[in-house]
Amino acid sequence: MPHNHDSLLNSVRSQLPKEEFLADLSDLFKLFGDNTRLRILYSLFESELCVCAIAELLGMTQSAISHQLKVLKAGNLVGNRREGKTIYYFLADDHVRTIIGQGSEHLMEETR
Amino acid sequence: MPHNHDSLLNSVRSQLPKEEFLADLSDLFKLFGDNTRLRILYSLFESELCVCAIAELLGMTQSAISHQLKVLKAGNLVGNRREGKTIYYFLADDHVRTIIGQGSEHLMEETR
DNA sequence: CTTTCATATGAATTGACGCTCATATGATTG
DNA sequence: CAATCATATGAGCGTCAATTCATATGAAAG
Repeated sequence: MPHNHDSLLNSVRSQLPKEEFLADLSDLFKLFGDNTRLRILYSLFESELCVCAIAELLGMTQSAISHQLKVLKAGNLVGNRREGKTIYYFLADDHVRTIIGQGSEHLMEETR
Repeated sequence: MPHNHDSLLNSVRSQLPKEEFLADLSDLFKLFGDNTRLRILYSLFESELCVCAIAELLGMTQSAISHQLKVLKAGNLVGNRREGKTIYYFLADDHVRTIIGQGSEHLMEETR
Protein backbone atom coordinates (compact mmCIF):
# COMPACT_ATOMS: atom_id res chain seq x y z
CA MET A 1 0.00 0.00 0.00
CA PRO A 2 1.19 3.46 -0.81
CA HIS A 3 0.37 5.14 2.51
CA ASN A 4 -1.47 4.24 5.64
CA HIS A 5 -5.09 4.61 4.65
CA ASP A 6 -6.66 2.67 7.47
CA SER A 7 -8.95 5.50 8.54
CA LEU A 8 -10.15 6.01 4.98
CA LEU A 9 -10.64 2.28 4.55
CA ASN A 10 -12.62 2.08 7.75
CA SER A 11 -14.77 4.97 6.65
CA VAL A 12 -15.46 3.38 3.28
CA ARG A 13 -16.02 0.01 4.89
CA SER A 14 -18.66 1.43 7.19
CA GLN A 15 -20.56 2.76 4.17
CA LEU A 16 -20.65 -0.55 2.32
CA PRO A 17 -24.11 -2.14 2.30
CA LYS A 18 -24.61 -5.49 3.96
CA GLU A 19 -23.55 -8.52 1.99
CA GLU A 20 -27.12 -9.78 1.70
CA PHE A 21 -28.25 -6.53 0.15
CA LEU A 22 -25.35 -6.55 -2.29
CA ALA A 23 -26.23 -10.09 -3.29
CA ASP A 24 -29.86 -9.16 -3.90
CA LEU A 25 -28.83 -6.10 -5.86
CA SER A 26 -26.41 -7.93 -8.13
CA ASP A 27 -29.05 -10.62 -8.64
CA LEU A 28 -31.45 -7.89 -9.72
CA PHE A 29 -29.02 -6.44 -12.25
CA LYS A 30 -28.22 -9.91 -13.55
CA LEU A 31 -31.83 -10.04 -14.73
CA PHE A 32 -31.22 -7.04 -16.99
CA GLY A 33 -27.83 -8.35 -18.06
CA ASP A 34 -29.14 -10.81 -20.61
CA ASN A 35 -30.13 -10.02 -24.15
CA THR A 36 -33.18 -12.25 -24.23
CA ARG A 37 -34.59 -11.04 -20.92
CA LEU A 38 -34.02 -7.44 -21.94
CA ARG A 39 -35.90 -8.03 -25.18
CA ILE A 40 -38.74 -9.66 -23.26
CA LEU A 41 -38.97 -6.67 -20.93
CA TYR A 42 -38.95 -4.26 -23.86
CA SER A 43 -41.69 -6.30 -25.50
CA LEU A 44 -43.86 -5.73 -22.46
CA PHE A 45 -43.31 -1.95 -22.42
CA GLU A 46 -46.36 -1.29 -24.57
CA SER A 47 -48.77 -3.96 -23.46
CA GLU A 48 -49.10 -7.34 -21.80
CA LEU A 49 -48.41 -10.33 -24.02
CA CYS A 50 -48.93 -14.08 -23.86
CA VAL A 51 -45.97 -16.44 -23.91
CA CYS A 52 -46.41 -17.57 -27.48
CA ALA A 53 -46.67 -13.98 -28.71
CA ILE A 54 -43.35 -13.12 -27.10
CA ALA A 55 -41.81 -16.25 -28.54
CA GLU A 56 -43.00 -15.38 -32.03
CA LEU A 57 -42.01 -11.75 -31.65
CA LEU A 58 -38.46 -12.61 -30.64
CA GLY A 59 -38.13 -15.62 -32.92
CA MET A 60 -37.41 -17.99 -30.09
CA THR A 61 -38.72 -21.24 -28.66
CA GLN A 62 -41.74 -21.17 -26.38
CA SER A 63 -39.68 -23.17 -23.92
CA ALA A 64 -36.81 -20.71 -23.88
CA ILE A 65 -39.19 -17.81 -23.31
CA SER A 66 -41.06 -19.68 -20.62
CA HIS A 67 -37.84 -20.41 -18.75
CA GLN A 68 -36.83 -16.77 -18.84
CA LEU A 69 -40.27 -15.56 -17.81
CA LYS A 70 -39.98 -17.78 -14.78
CA VAL A 71 -36.68 -16.12 -13.90
CA LEU A 72 -38.14 -12.65 -14.43
CA LYS A 73 -41.16 -13.47 -12.30
CA ALA A 74 -38.99 -14.84 -9.51
CA GLY A 75 -37.21 -11.49 -9.56
CA ASN A 76 -40.51 -9.62 -9.40
CA LEU A 77 -39.90 -7.87 -12.70
CA VAL A 78 -43.00 -9.29 -14.35
CA GLY A 79 -46.37 -10.55 -13.23
CA ASN A 80 -48.89 -12.71 -15.02
CA ARG A 81 -52.57 -13.47 -15.19
CA ARG A 82 -54.43 -16.39 -16.63
CA GLU A 83 -57.23 -16.09 -19.15
CA GLY A 84 -58.43 -19.50 -20.16
CA LYS A 85 -55.55 -21.46 -21.58
CA THR A 86 -53.32 -18.51 -22.23
CA ILE A 87 -51.25 -16.65 -19.67
CA TYR A 88 -50.47 -12.98 -20.11
CA TYR A 89 -47.30 -11.45 -18.74
CA PHE A 90 -46.82 -7.79 -17.91
CA LEU A 91 -44.24 -5.53 -16.32
CA ALA A 92 -44.60 -5.70 -12.55
CA ASP A 93 -43.15 -2.37 -11.71
CA ASP A 94 -42.35 1.07 -13.06
CA HIS A 95 -38.79 0.61 -11.82
CA VAL A 96 -38.23 -1.71 -14.74
CA ARG A 97 -38.75 1.16 -17.15
CA THR A 98 -36.72 3.53 -14.98
CA ILE A 99 -33.74 1.23 -14.64
CA ILE A 100 -33.65 0.47 -18.33
CA GLY A 101 -34.04 4.18 -19.03
CA GLN A 102 -31.05 5.07 -16.87
CA GLY A 103 -28.96 2.40 -18.54
CA SER A 104 -29.92 3.76 -21.93
CA GLU A 105 -28.99 7.29 -20.91
CA HIS A 106 -25.59 6.11 -19.85
CA LEU A 107 -25.05 4.54 -23.25
CA MET A 108 -26.17 7.70 -25.03
CA GLU A 109 -23.73 9.90 -23.15
CA GLU A 110 -20.97 7.39 -23.78
CA THR A 111 -21.44 7.64 -27.52
CA ARG A 112 -21.61 11.41 -27.30
CA MET B 1 -51.71 -18.41 -30.42
CA PRO B 2 -54.98 -17.54 -28.80
CA HIS B 3 -56.17 -14.92 -31.31
CA ASN B 4 -54.74 -13.16 -34.30
CA HIS B 5 -52.50 -10.55 -32.77
CA ASP B 6 -50.42 -9.73 -35.79
CA SER B 7 -51.15 -6.01 -35.68
CA LEU B 8 -50.23 -5.85 -31.99
CA LEU B 9 -47.08 -7.85 -32.63
CA ASN B 10 -46.08 -5.58 -35.48
CA SER B 11 -46.64 -2.56 -33.30
CA VAL B 12 -44.54 -3.99 -30.50
CA ARG B 13 -41.91 -5.13 -32.95
CA SER B 14 -41.54 -1.65 -34.36
CA GLN B 15 -40.83 -0.30 -30.87
CA LEU B 16 -38.06 -2.77 -30.09
CA PRO B 17 -34.60 -1.14 -30.06
CA LYS B 18 -32.02 -2.29 -32.57
CA GLU B 19 -30.16 -5.46 -31.74
CA GLU B 20 -26.85 -3.64 -31.37
CA PHE B 21 -28.32 -1.30 -28.78
CA LEU B 22 -29.86 -4.19 -26.87
CA ALA B 23 -26.50 -5.95 -26.84
CA ASP B 24 -24.75 -2.86 -25.50
CA LEU B 25 -27.43 -2.36 -22.89
CA SER B 26 -27.33 -5.92 -21.61
CA ASP B 27 -23.53 -5.71 -21.53
CA LEU B 28 -23.85 -2.60 -19.40
CA PHE B 29 -26.18 -4.27 -16.91
CA LYS B 30 -23.94 -7.31 -16.81
CA LEU B 31 -21.33 -5.05 -15.23
CA PHE B 32 -23.66 -4.35 -12.31
CA GLY B 33 -24.76 -7.97 -12.12
CA ASP B 34 -21.72 -9.23 -10.27
CA ASN B 35 -21.20 -9.06 -6.54
CA THR B 36 -17.53 -8.18 -6.71
CA ARG B 37 -17.96 -5.42 -9.27
CA LEU B 38 -20.88 -3.97 -7.33
CA ARG B 39 -18.78 -3.90 -4.17
CA ILE B 40 -15.97 -2.20 -6.06
CA LEU B 41 -18.34 0.45 -7.37
CA TYR B 42 -19.77 1.03 -3.90
CA SER B 43 -16.24 1.35 -2.53
CA LEU B 44 -15.65 4.21 -4.94
CA PHE B 45 -18.82 6.07 -3.96
CA GLU B 46 -17.05 8.09 -1.28
CA SER B 47 -13.61 8.60 -2.78
CA GLU B 48 -11.11 7.31 -5.29
CA LEU B 49 -9.05 4.34 -4.15
CA CYS B 50 -5.94 2.52 -5.31
CA VAL B 51 -6.10 -1.11 -6.37
CA CYS B 52 -4.51 -2.51 -3.25
CA ALA B 53 -6.85 -0.53 -1.02
CA ILE B 54 -9.88 -2.01 -2.76
CA ALA B 55 -8.37 -5.47 -2.52
CA GLU B 56 -7.78 -5.09 1.20
CA LEU B 57 -11.19 -3.53 1.72
CA LEU B 58 -12.99 -6.38 0.02
CA GLY B 59 -10.67 -9.11 1.26
CA MET B 60 -9.77 -10.23 -2.23
CA THR B 61 -6.66 -10.80 -4.32
CA GLN B 62 -5.01 -7.85 -6.03
CA SER B 63 -5.19 -9.84 -9.23
CA ALA B 64 -8.93 -10.47 -8.99
CA ILE B 65 -9.59 -6.79 -8.33
CA SER B 66 -7.33 -5.73 -11.15
CA HIS B 67 -9.13 -7.99 -13.59
CA GLN B 68 -12.50 -6.59 -12.59
CA LEU B 69 -11.28 -3.00 -12.72
CA LYS B 70 -10.21 -3.64 -16.28
CA VAL B 71 -13.72 -4.84 -17.09
CA LEU B 72 -15.29 -1.84 -15.38
CA LYS B 73 -12.98 0.53 -17.20
CA ALA B 74 -13.74 -1.06 -20.55
CA GLY B 75 -17.40 -0.38 -19.77
CA ASN B 76 -16.65 3.25 -18.92
CA LEU B 77 -17.92 2.88 -15.37
CA VAL B 78 -14.60 3.83 -13.77
CA GLY B 79 -11.61 5.90 -14.71
CA ASN B 80 -8.11 5.95 -13.28
CA ARG B 81 -5.09 8.18 -12.82
CA ARG B 82 -1.51 7.36 -12.03
CA GLU B 83 0.41 8.87 -9.15
CA GLY B 84 3.89 7.42 -9.03
CA LYS B 85 3.60 3.68 -8.66
CA THR B 86 0.02 3.62 -7.50
CA ILE B 87 -3.04 3.94 -9.68
CA TYR B 88 -6.22 5.44 -8.33
CA TYR B 89 -9.62 4.42 -9.63
CA PHE B 90 -12.76 6.51 -9.43
CA LEU B 91 -16.35 6.42 -10.66
CA ALA B 92 -16.48 7.69 -14.21
CA ASP B 93 -20.04 8.86 -14.27
CA ASP B 94 -22.95 9.92 -12.12
CA HIS B 95 -25.09 7.36 -13.90
CA VAL B 96 -23.35 4.70 -11.89
CA ARG B 97 -24.84 6.10 -8.70
CA THR B 98 -28.22 6.64 -10.35
CA ILE B 99 -28.50 3.16 -11.77
CA ILE B 100 -27.50 1.56 -8.49
CA GLY B 101 -29.92 3.86 -6.71
CA GLN B 102 -32.82 2.79 -8.92
CA GLY B 103 -31.97 -0.84 -8.38
CA SER B 104 -31.89 -0.30 -4.64
CA GLU B 105 -35.27 1.40 -4.71
CA HIS B 106 -36.75 -1.53 -6.53
CA LEU B 107 -35.46 -3.87 -3.83
CA MET B 108 -36.87 -1.65 -1.09
CA GLU B 109 -40.35 -1.61 -2.57
CA GLU B 110 -40.18 -5.32 -3.09
CA THR B 111 -39.59 -5.92 0.60
CA ARG B 112 -42.30 -3.45 1.48
C1' DC C 1 21.35 -0.95 -13.10
C1' DT C 2 19.33 -3.67 -9.59
C1' DT C 3 15.75 -4.08 -6.29
C1' DT C 4 11.30 -3.24 -4.67
C1' DC C 5 6.61 -1.90 -4.79
C1' DA C 6 2.07 -1.38 -7.26
C1' DT C 7 -0.34 -3.03 -10.90
C1' DA C 8 -1.37 -5.69 -15.14
C1' DT C 9 -1.88 -9.80 -17.83
C1' DG C 10 -2.19 -14.63 -19.70
C1' DA C 11 -3.48 -19.40 -19.10
C1' DA C 12 -6.08 -22.67 -16.71
C1' DT C 13 -9.88 -24.15 -13.91
C1' DT C 14 -14.29 -24.34 -12.11
C1' DG C 15 -19.02 -22.94 -11.58
C1' DA C 16 -23.03 -20.67 -13.38
C1' DC C 17 -26.43 -20.21 -16.88
C1' DG C 18 -29.11 -20.08 -21.34
C1' DC C 19 -30.90 -23.03 -24.73
C1' DT C 20 -32.75 -27.53 -26.49
C1' DC C 21 -35.40 -31.58 -26.27
C1' DA C 22 -38.65 -34.41 -24.28
C1' DT C 23 -42.33 -34.52 -21.34
C1' DA C 24 -45.72 -32.85 -17.86
C1' DT C 25 -49.51 -29.82 -16.30
C1' DG C 26 -53.75 -27.50 -16.82
C1' DA C 27 -57.64 -25.68 -19.16
C1' DT C 28 -60.93 -25.87 -23.01
C1' DT C 29 -63.69 -28.44 -26.56
C1' DG C 30 -66.30 -32.07 -28.54
C1' DC D 1 -63.10 -38.77 -21.00
C1' DA D 2 -60.21 -38.07 -25.08
C1' DA D 3 -58.01 -34.61 -27.83
C1' DT D 4 -55.97 -30.26 -28.36
C1' DC D 5 -53.93 -25.92 -27.22
C1' DA D 6 -50.98 -22.91 -24.19
C1' DT D 7 -47.65 -23.15 -20.94
C1' DA D 8 -44.38 -25.19 -17.53
C1' DT D 9 -40.62 -28.04 -16.15
C1' DG D 10 -36.54 -31.19 -15.75
C1' DA D 11 -32.31 -33.09 -17.57
C1' DG D 12 -28.45 -32.47 -20.45
C1' DC D 13 -25.20 -29.77 -23.09
C1' DG D 14 -22.26 -26.14 -24.48
C1' DT D 15 -20.52 -21.68 -23.49
C1' DC D 16 -18.98 -17.90 -20.85
C1' DA D 17 -16.86 -15.70 -17.12
C1' DA D 18 -14.79 -15.05 -12.24
C1' DT D 19 -11.02 -16.47 -9.71
C1' DT D 20 -6.35 -18.37 -9.07
C1' DC D 21 -1.55 -18.82 -10.05
C1' DA D 22 2.48 -17.52 -12.25
C1' DT D 23 4.67 -13.99 -14.48
C1' DA D 24 5.26 -9.46 -16.81
C1' DT D 25 5.31 -4.37 -16.88
C1' DG D 26 6.51 0.02 -15.09
C1' DA D 27 7.88 3.46 -11.85
C1' DA D 28 10.69 4.90 -7.86
C1' DA D 29 14.70 4.31 -4.70
C1' DG D 30 19.28 3.17 -3.52
